[in-house]
Amino acid sequence: MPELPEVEVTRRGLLEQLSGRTIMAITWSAHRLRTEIPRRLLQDHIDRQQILTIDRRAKYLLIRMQSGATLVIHLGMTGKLGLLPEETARHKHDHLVLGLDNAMELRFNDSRRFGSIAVWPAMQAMECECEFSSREGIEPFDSDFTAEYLLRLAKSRQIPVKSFLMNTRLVAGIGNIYANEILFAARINPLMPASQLPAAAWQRIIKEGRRILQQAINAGGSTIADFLGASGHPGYFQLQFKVYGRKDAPCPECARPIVKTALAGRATYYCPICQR
DNA sequence: CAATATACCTGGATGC
DNA sequence: TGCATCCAGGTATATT
Repeated sequence: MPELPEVEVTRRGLLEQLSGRTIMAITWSAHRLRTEIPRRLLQDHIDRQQILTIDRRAKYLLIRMQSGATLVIHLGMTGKLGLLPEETARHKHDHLVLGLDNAMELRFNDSRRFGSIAVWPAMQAMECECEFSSREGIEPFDSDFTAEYLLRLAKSRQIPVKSFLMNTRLVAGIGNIYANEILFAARINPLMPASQLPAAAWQRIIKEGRRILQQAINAGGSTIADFLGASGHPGYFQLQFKVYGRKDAPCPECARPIVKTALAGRATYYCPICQR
């Protein structure tokens, strides 16, 4: 599902296609997403505006308008963005459609409606951005993402290290799949209390985490052309997972069976031999 | 404040 | 074949 790499690849694909385009019309569905669709704000601050650039923070896409307004999109669990010719038939669960000045449409499709759409008007750009960013954890590719930083953050927390990595207020962009994969690569048991990890373990999390996320971004980059999908259903690329979804399958390192357990209600996969 | 539980949703897989 | 049940996971909010 869309975690940091998928969102980043989406950003790059959209940036290439949308930079300089003007939004000519906006339509939406009658449903609410995780939050109500801000119809009035879309009309007042996004319609008829030119797209300048697109940024990413955590799993959010920040579509920057020439006017200084920002359109914020989160894909949730099942959200997909498609760039399609305007004559293409709409799909069920298309919740936001932005008509562009080149006869194409950007469509946000989200069957489970866990996604969200927000608008930051130019007038409140600063406060909206600050408030938003302060709620999100550190970016894994940020130079401040260091063992010292994580050690300090984890010092008082008894939560399992996997829950720590998935807590969006602590670390940005890592969801269930990559949390499982990163901890396997770092040879750390996902149940280990965060406060007990030594600096060397955090160092491995940083190194392997960046490597895996970057590898996934690269994998997505190679399929970027069809990522936005002529069908409107791009389907997320995925790495060959080493533990995720591989209950009872042999560990790639030691060949002993991968264990599946529930941690905070989330499917958790690990090798009890290799990860301690 | 920290940690856990739950709500929000649909579709696909599984069980009877 | 139909119907019920479970599971998937991101995030906000409520509860302990």
